[in-house]
Amino acid sequence: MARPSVPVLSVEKIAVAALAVVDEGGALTMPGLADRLGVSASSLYHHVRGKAGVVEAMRAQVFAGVVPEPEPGESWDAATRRLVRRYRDAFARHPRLIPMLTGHTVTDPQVLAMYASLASLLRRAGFEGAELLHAVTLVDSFTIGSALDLAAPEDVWDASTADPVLRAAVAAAPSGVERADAAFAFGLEAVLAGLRAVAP
Amino acid sequence: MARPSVPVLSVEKIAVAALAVVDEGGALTMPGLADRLGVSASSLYHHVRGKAGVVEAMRAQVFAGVVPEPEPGESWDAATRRLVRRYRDAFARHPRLIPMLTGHTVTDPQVLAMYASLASLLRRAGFEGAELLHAVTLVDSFTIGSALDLAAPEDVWDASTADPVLRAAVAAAPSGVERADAAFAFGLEAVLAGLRAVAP
DNA sequence: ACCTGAACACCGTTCAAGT
DNA sequence: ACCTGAACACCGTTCAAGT
Repeated sequence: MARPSVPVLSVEKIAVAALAVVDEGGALTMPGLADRLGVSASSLYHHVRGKAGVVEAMRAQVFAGVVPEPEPGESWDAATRRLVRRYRDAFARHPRLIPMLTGHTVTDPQVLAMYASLASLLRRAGFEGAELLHAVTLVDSFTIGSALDLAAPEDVWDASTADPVLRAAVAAAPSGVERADAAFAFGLEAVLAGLRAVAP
Repeated sequence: MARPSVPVLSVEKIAVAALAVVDEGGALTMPGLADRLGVSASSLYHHVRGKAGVVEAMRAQVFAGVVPEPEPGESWDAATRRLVRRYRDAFARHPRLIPMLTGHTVTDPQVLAMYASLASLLRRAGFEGAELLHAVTLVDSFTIGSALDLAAPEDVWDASTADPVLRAAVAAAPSGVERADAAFAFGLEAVLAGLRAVAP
């Protein structure tokens, strides 16, 4: 075939196909991805910087449009709650992707915009200077940690039932995605309460 | 050589060598690991279940003895602070390992013991049932998120200086490990304050 | 510019063979 | 039980060749 008159591939098409592979639980490989796109593996390298580039493209795809529109008159904590929920929901749509994102550095403009948006909100809470950066980091750490919790199989809690206290807690809570959702809701309120408490 | 009179390898030796490879920033491969141990790659499979087993062994090695001795008369939040610091410090000694641990499920008894210990402490804070499990999850999510923050290169914050609010915050804060340490200290106090605030 | 096919170095894992 | 060496299937990446 050689060069087609209209390109068969694009970064976005690659990202979408890669997400499909990951969501289906398969291993992400360049030959496998190329197969799904009906293309030769070497073709991918004309659009993306190797496998790391594919991961980057998936991240961009997932976080496109995550930063919510500001709602006038909304308090900083209500706006933060909305932002963090959006951020975490974007992760939640692709649980198997999450561990793949923890390796590489973030350069995606959407994610950087989210940090900036978060910083503006937390400044309204009274934080400034280094503390403002730390507050942003706290929210980010919590969100990424929660996303990983969502991605982790439930076996963790099944296995830990050796301890009676923990076993009782596990028995009282829902399981699976429901449990992760409830834990996230609980954690988010606690983090917001904590920020309120330590704010200058 | 064939079978030596006294075994050359052990799970612990493999874990220690693997940690050395990872700490030096090299790629962890079975042939590379075998080379460092002066052994053939296939030998590793007599002690460890493939590469995933090597990662498991590293996790066990890193978290051996993390759970601190209880100090009588210590408040729940002081004890939690001490436990979480230990947990995070164990991560901090091997920053490059952290992203490798986020994929697989935890079965390491040391880590499960830590969850149990955390559950007992948080019950003293007044949490029970599902909320107790959620509180444990919050602390865990925060700690793992903070560990990943430690592992991430500083370029994240360098790149995000496009936003003026964030740029000012980055300029005011220390950088590198110092910044991650300060952010962790700040975040931990906020999380503890949050737990105090939402406790029944 | 963009796709192909061949090629390369390398990886994870298995297994019969040896003591 | 434990180490070896050979072997296998597979992977990421490069590159000259084609339009």
